[in-house]
Amino acid sequence: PLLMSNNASAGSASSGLGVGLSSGNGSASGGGGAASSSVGLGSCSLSSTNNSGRTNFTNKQLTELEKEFHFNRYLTRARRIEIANTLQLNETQVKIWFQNRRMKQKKRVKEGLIPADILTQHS
Amino acid sequence: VMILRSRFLDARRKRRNFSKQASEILNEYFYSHLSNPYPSEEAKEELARKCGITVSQVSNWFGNKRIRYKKNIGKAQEEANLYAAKKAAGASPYSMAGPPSGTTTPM
DNA sequence: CGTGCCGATCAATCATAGAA
DNA sequence: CTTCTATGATTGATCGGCAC
Repeated sequence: PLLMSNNASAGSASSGLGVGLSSGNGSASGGGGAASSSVGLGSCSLSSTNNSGRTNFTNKQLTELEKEFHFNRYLTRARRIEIANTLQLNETQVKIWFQNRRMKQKKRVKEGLIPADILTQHS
Repeated sequence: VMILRSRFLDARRKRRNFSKQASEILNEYFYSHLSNPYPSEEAKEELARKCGITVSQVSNWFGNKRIRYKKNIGKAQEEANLYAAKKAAGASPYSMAGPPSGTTTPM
């Protein structure tokens, strides 16, 4: 199946680009803290979301996420909730972060650029 | 702002543009498959070899190319299309195979 | 039937290489 | 040398498919 047609450019429409466009998420995650894009004065320790919906994680959040990842590459429901709560993120955000992180590590391994077996303790 | 802005030694810092030939090969493939510019894993590996880059880099290239192409339709892109079509016709048709004569092996 | 994961991709952005 | 544009890489989030 060839999905296409997305651009409304004049005349010749030969490209089949346009996967499905997903701009604008409904972001139905229930939740909690939602996004605060306003750059209020004072505290800005929370992740800020862009107009597009991309969340900009803070250094602290990323650090904690990384730490947890090295502890466990996979999360349990309980752990996910706990982390989401601690970092003030939605469970979905945490879940997605871990998925992307796993893919990232796999990619690095494939590239043959791994510092060492951080998990495989044997040598 | 300045503080905490960098992602600690990201690879994007030391980037090297791909060789002219590599770009030629990638563009040729892209414009030859405009109706479906999504090379298979095997095709990516083949392109990676011919271009002397990694499969990931090929994926990055196509990802950027698709998006940036869409953002311009109606610009020099159509021109590039002709350029690619001509090359494809004169050298290697779609589907990679033997590189055109005189292709200095990238290395 | 719902949920999490994988693989691929998107879309916006970062940082630099290269052209003007 | 400085300014602006082209381009490679990164990453939060989405989409389709699969397993449980």
